[in-house]
Amino acid sequence: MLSQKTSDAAPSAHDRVYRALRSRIMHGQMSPGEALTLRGIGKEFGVSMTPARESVRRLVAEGALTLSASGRVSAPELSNERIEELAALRALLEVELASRALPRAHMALIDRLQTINMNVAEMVSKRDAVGYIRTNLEFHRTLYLRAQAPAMLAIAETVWLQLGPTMRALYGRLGRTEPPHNHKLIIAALKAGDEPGLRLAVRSDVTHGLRLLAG
Amino acid sequence: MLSQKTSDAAPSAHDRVYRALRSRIMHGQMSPGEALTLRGIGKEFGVSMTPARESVRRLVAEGALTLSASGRVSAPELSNERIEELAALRALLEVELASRALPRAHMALIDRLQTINMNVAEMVSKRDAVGYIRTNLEFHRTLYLRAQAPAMLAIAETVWLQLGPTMRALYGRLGRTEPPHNHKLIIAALKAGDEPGLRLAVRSDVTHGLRLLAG
DNA sequence: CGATTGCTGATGTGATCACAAAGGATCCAT
DNA sequence: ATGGATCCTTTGTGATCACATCAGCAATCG
Repeated sequence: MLSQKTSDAAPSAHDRVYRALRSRIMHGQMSPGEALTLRGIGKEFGVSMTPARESVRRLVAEGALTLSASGRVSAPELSNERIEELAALRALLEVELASRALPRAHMALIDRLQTINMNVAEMVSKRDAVGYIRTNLEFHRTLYLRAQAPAMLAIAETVWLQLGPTMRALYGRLGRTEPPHNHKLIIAALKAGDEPGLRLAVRSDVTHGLRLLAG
Repeated sequence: MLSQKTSDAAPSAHDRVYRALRSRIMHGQMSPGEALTLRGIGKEFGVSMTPARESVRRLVAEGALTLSASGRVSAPELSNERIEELAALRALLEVELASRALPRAHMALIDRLQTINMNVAEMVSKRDAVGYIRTNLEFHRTLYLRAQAPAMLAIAETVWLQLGPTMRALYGRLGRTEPPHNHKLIIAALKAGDEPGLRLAVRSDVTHGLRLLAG
C-alpha cells in the first residue's frame, strides 16, 4: 500500500497526485464530507482526468475517500460505530507493532522519538492541528518501522488514512492543553524494556482521543 | 474495500472486471508471477483499456497484484518473510473477529458452519484446490460476519487476497488427507462458549498451513 | 409561502488515440 | 554454439472526446 511501484525512480503523474491527496487526507487537511471532482483535481495538478481518476480510485480502494452511488467522491463521514472499529484496529495493530519493535529499540531510536515528541508538544502549544497530526503520526511510524513488519505497518497507515478527515474534528473537541502524556509512557516503557507497559501505553494513546470522538 | 460503491445497483464495467479478477486471485486461480496485460483483460471482458486499468490499479492498491517498475502487472511472488507476516496478520485479525462473533453465535450459525465444513471436507477429498480455498474462506467469512465489524473483516479479506496466489502452491505441498480438524475445534468452542479455546483454534487453523509454506 | 417539476450546467464513465519505453526475438560476430 | 547489438512488437501512460446521468436551481403550481 505504501509504494505502488517497487522502484520509485520515475514518479508518474498519477502517483504524484495520489501522494499529494493522500497526505492531505491523512493529515486532516480535508473535512469529512468535503467533495472532490476529477476535473478539479486535474486542473489543480496540471494533469488530465485520467491520472486524477486513478489516484481517486486508489484512495477509494484504501478507504481514504468515499464514492457515492453516482460516482461522486468525497472525504468520508464516519459513523460512530466505524470510528470505534477503526480505533480498535489501531489498538490491535499498533500494540503488536510496538511489541515487535521493542526488542530492537536501541538508544538512538529512543532519542529520535523524544525529539519528535518535542515537536508534537510544540504543535500542541501552537494549536496547529495539521502539524500535530503529522508529527504524532511520525512518532508512531518511527517506532513501528523498527518492527520490520511492512505489511502490518501498511495496514496501520491505511487505518490512519481512513481516520484522517475525522482527526481534525477530534482535535477541535479535544482538551487541547494535553501534552502527549502517553508518548512519555511509551518512551519510558521502551527504556525499561517493559513489554506489558508498552502495550498498555500504546493502547491508551491510540484509544483515548478517539473514544471521546465516538462517544 | 468490499464494496466500492455504497449502492451496487448499477454494476459498472470496471467493477465487474474488478470482481472477476479479485475472485480469481483470492481463490488461487492465478499462479505467483503470472502476468496480466491491460489489453488482454479488456479483450477477455469485452471492455476497453480504461476499466481494465482501473480494476488492476485497485487490485494493486489492495496488494492483490504487483506492479513492476515498468508498469507491468503480475500476481505477487511472496517472500517467506512476507508470508509469515501475513499469517501473523491473519492470526491477529481473525482471532479478534472470532472473539467478537462468539457472543452472537447462535445455533443457526453453528449449523451453517457445519454445513459449510462438510463442503470443505468434500473439496479436500476431491483434491479440488480452488474449491477448497473457496469453501474454507466461506467458512471463516460466515463466522466473522457475526462480529459486526465490517472494517476489520474488509482488512482480513485483503490479507486473504494477498495470499491467494500463494494458497494453491500451499495446497500442493500440504498433507492433503487432512480433514479440517481445526474447523471442528472452532465449532466445538463456539458451542461451548469457550473463548480461549476459540482463540486458540482460530489461531491454529490460520497459522498451521502457512507455517510450513514459509518454512 | 412551500413543495414539486423541469431544465441546465457539471460530473463520471468508457473508448480511442498518440507516444514512449520496455521486452523479446533475430541476426551477426566471435 | 554463444554472447551481444539491433529492430520490432507489445505494453503502459496520459490526453481527449462523446455520452449518459446526476445535482442543484429556478420557475411554476397548489
